[in-house]
Amino acid sequence: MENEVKNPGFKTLQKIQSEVKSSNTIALSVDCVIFGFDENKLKVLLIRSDLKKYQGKWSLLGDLMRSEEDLDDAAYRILKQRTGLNDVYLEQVHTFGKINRHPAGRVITVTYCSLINIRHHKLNILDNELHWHDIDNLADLAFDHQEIFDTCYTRLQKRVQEHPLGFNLLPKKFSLRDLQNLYEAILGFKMDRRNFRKKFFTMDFLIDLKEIEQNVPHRPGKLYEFNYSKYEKRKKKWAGIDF
Amino acid sequence: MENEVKNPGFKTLQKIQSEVKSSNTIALSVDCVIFGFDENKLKVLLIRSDLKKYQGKWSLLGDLMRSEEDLDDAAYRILKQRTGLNDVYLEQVHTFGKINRHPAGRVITVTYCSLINIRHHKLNILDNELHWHDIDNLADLAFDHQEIFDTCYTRLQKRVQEHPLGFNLLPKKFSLRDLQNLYEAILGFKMDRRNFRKKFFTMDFLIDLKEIEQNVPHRPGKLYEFNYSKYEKRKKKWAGIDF
DNA sequence: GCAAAAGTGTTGGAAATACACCCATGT
DNA sequence: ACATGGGTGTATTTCCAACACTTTTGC
Repeated sequence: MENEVKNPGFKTLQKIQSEVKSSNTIALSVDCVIFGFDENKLKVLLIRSDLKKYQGKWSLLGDLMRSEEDLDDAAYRILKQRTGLNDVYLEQVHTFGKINRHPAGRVITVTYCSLINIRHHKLNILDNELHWHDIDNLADLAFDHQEIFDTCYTRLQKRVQEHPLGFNLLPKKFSLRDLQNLYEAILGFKMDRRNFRKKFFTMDFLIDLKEIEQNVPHRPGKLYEFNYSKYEKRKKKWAGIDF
Repeated sequence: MENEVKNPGFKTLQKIQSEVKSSNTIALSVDCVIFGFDENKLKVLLIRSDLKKYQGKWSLLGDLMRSEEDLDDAAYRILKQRTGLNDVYLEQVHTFGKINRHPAGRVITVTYCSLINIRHHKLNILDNELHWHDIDNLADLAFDHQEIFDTCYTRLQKRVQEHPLGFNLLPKKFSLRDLQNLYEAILGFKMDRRNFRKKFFTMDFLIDLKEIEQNVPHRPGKLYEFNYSKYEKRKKKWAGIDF
C-alpha cells in the first residue's frame, strides 16, 4: 500500500497514521502446519478446537498476532509454546484472507510450514489436547484448515524435491532406508531402492558415520548424517525450462 | 490462530470476538509487483511515493486493505485502479511483517506478483505518477520495497521455468525470438537459439498461426500462440529429487 | 549482393530408468 | 537354514549442451 489512488500532494505521517488506525478492522493470526514423521508415516500436529462452534474438531496450531512482534517471530512463538522447541525448520507459505473464513469476524491468517523431529518433543504432547494425525486420515478440520493444510502439504511435496528439508524430520543419524521411507511418505509413491541410493550417493551430501543400525531383525543398514555445510557451499545450478 | 495457549474450556464467539477486536492494532496492506516486458527488457511499474518522508522515491503499487473485501480481491482492486485491467495474471507471493517496516505504524503487507502486457494498458499511465522502470535500474525504493521486489523477482525467475506464466507478458501472437528474449530478460542470461526452439517445439504447446512478422528489416519469423487448453490437460510429471 | 536474423540436425556426454543377484544379520 | 532387508552394477534410454551452415527478407 503506501499510496492513495489520486492525491497529488504529499501525506503527512499523521495522515497516514489516521488512515492506518481507521482501517484497523482486520485481525491477523498465524497458523502453523507442523509436520512430523513417525512409524514411516507423515503426521501433522493438531489441537482440539477451543471454539464451541467447532467442538470436537481438530485445528492447526495458531494464535492471534501481537502488535509488537515481527511476523516470523509470532510463528516461532507459537511453535515454542506448543512444542517447546527452538531452532526448528519454519517457512512462511501463504496468507489466507477470505471474508468469512473465521466465525468471529475478519481474521486473516498467515500460515507457516514447520518440520520437526517427533522424537525430540514427545514430552510436551502427552497431557494436553495435541495430537499427531496421519496426513491421509484428516477429517473435518475446523475453519478453513483443510485448505490451509492442503496448500502447505503440496508446497512441502515440491520443496522437498528441490531442497534438503526432509532431514529436519529425521533423527540426526539415519539409514538410507529411513530416508527413502520419508520421501515415499511425503510424495506418496514408492521408488526404486537402487536408484534412490545412487541418487543420494551421487549428490555426495551424506556423511558415512561408520555406524550401523541396532536391534533390527535383519542385516543392519549404515547410518548417515546430512552434510549441510557442503550443501551450502555448492552453488545452485540452472534447472532448465520445464513445464 | 483460533486457539489460546492454555484453556480447557470452550470459548464463546463473543469471547473470540473481543480478542479479535482488542488485538486490532495491526494494519494490513496489499502491494503489487507488476511486471511488464518492453523493448526486450523486463520492467516493473512504480509510483512516486506520496509520503513526505519518501519524497522523490518510487514505491510499489499498493493500498490498505478494506475490511469487507477478500484478500485476493484487494489485489485485483489495486491492479484495476492502476492499470485499468481485469483478467491479469496475479499470484500471491509473500507477506512481510517486520515491526518497523512502515513509518506510520504497524503495517503488514501481503505482496502479489502480476504480469501484464504493456501494450494493453498504455493509456492509463501517461498522466500520473506511474512509471515503468527497468528492473536492473532500480534505486532507492521507498519502505522495504526493494526487498519485496527482490523476493517477487526471484519467485518469478523460478516460476517462469516451471509454468507457462511468461506468455502473460507477451502479445497473443509472438515469434520464437520474442519468447526467447523474454526468457533471457527474466532469467538474466543468453541461451542457445537452436536448443531453445527445440525445447519449445518438443513441449508442443505452441500453435503455429501460419503468419509471419511484419516490417522487420530481416527475414520475418513465424508467429505462434500458446495452447493453454493443451497445457491444462497434460498431467504434471514427477520432476525428480534434485538439489 | 550484403546485412541480419530465421530456420534446421547431429553428436557426445550425463542422468534417469529398469532390472537381478549376493550379503549380513537375527531367529 | 531361512527370512528379511541391505548393498551393489550394468544396459538402455532419454535428455541436454555444444556446435555451423543454409535460407529468407529488406535495403
